[in-house]
Amino acid sequence: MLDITFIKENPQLVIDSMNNKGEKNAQLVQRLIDKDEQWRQLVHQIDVLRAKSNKSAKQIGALMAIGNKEEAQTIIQETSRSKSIIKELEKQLNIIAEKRRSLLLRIPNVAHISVPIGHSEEYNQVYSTWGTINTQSWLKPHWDILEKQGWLDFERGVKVTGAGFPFYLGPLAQLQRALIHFFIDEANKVGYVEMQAPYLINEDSARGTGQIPDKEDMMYEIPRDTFFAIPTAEVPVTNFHRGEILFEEQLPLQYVCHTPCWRREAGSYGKDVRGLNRLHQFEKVELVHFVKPDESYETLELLREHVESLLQKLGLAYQTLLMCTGDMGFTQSKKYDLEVWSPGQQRWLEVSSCSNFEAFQARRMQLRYRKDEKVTEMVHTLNGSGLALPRVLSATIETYQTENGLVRVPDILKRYIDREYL
RNA sequence: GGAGAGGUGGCUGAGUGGCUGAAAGCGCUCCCCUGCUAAGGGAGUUUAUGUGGAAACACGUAACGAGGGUUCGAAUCCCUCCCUCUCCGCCA
Repeated sequence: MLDITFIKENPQLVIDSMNNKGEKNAQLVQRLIDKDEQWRQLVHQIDVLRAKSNKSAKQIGALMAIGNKEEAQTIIQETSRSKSIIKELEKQLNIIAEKRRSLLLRIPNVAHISVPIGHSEEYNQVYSTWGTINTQSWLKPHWDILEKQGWLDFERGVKVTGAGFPFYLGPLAQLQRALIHFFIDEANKVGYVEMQAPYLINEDSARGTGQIPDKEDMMYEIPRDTFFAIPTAEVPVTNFHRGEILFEEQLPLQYVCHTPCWRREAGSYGKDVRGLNRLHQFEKVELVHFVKPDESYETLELLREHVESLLQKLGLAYQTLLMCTGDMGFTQSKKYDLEVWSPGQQRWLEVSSCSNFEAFQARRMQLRYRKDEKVTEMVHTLNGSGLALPRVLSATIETYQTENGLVRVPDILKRYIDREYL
């Protein structure tokens, strides 16, 4: 959610930004401004009436106290009339306030000046690449290796739950656990606070990070208790501070949190869903920052560098993309995607996206810090995956496979898996 | 899940229909006094939002777990829900 005052002062900037993001409803801006004007007028009208009736109520109290019942009665009669007017206006106000808010929620975040403008992925810029892109033809996709070894069981997953809920077995399960451990250890080293969070969230939290309204279809729902299964740790971790006013000295705050993630992923198919490419349940280590506004872009670079360092230490080739306006989503002001090279599939796989939301999330969930005695200000939030496990697993398996069908243990993981081969 | 007791400002804690956006204490900020330290005195100290103002600020409105209701008037009465504590049940 953007600041209404900012929108009113910079309507054209917001409209341009919407166009750049490929949002077609740029006329929303004017509708919002109009609705806000209506809302303001009505609020004022009601406030004046309420002030009047508050005054009368006080008078009545005073008259009753001295026993002057007749005069009190007269005033009561007068007030009851304006009371019904207030009730009527309040009804209108509710409707208008709701409209205003829903319009406001439909305005996307403004892209940062450094973000390339463009409508589709070909405008994304390759920010950096690292490692050797292995294109040898004998390299197998991970599903061949895993199937042969019996380390990944989709069929029983279907039996027990459904498609997209595989079982990980033996060395693969061990590798995943090692990677999670490694990611958290690395985050701890650079000052992230380790956190374990709820896997179910309530509606207020889903609203806080913007899963509802609109994107509830991505989440699994537990209707009896009105919970949702988290689609990412971003939701509980960011909502951790929802509605708070933080002290300036508390900032910056940074958390690392490993959770499973559940996504309904309706409508996906084909090569995208082979093997570990896309699942309904997967593990992820998430990094979340709460910072002062003037630090958020610097923090975004630190976050990106940290996530890149994970891939480097694992020896996985990757590229970092600076996402263009049209490819970066509603809530972000700047976003990097990290894609790891999958030698067996000969393609890039997204394993992380690191985003700055500026105050967009914070404003929606009223997360502020005290700037000085009088002034509070919205904090800036950022997050990035560090990292999403399934595709890192497949890239690791494919990168470290040998020609005789074995998989070597990456050196960095030998402190968790003390042997040469999986 | 059952029974009981509760949910008030940064904290403790008053407040059962009007003079309470909220006593008192603690904490914190600023000022005064005091040759260190200690002690003392004074002022200030929730949030959101509207109007006016360049601003400082002024004046309103709303909020005492959340949402409804009764009333001219609700922290206070009624209803629903949420949460906390104690006991029981169940359980890792």
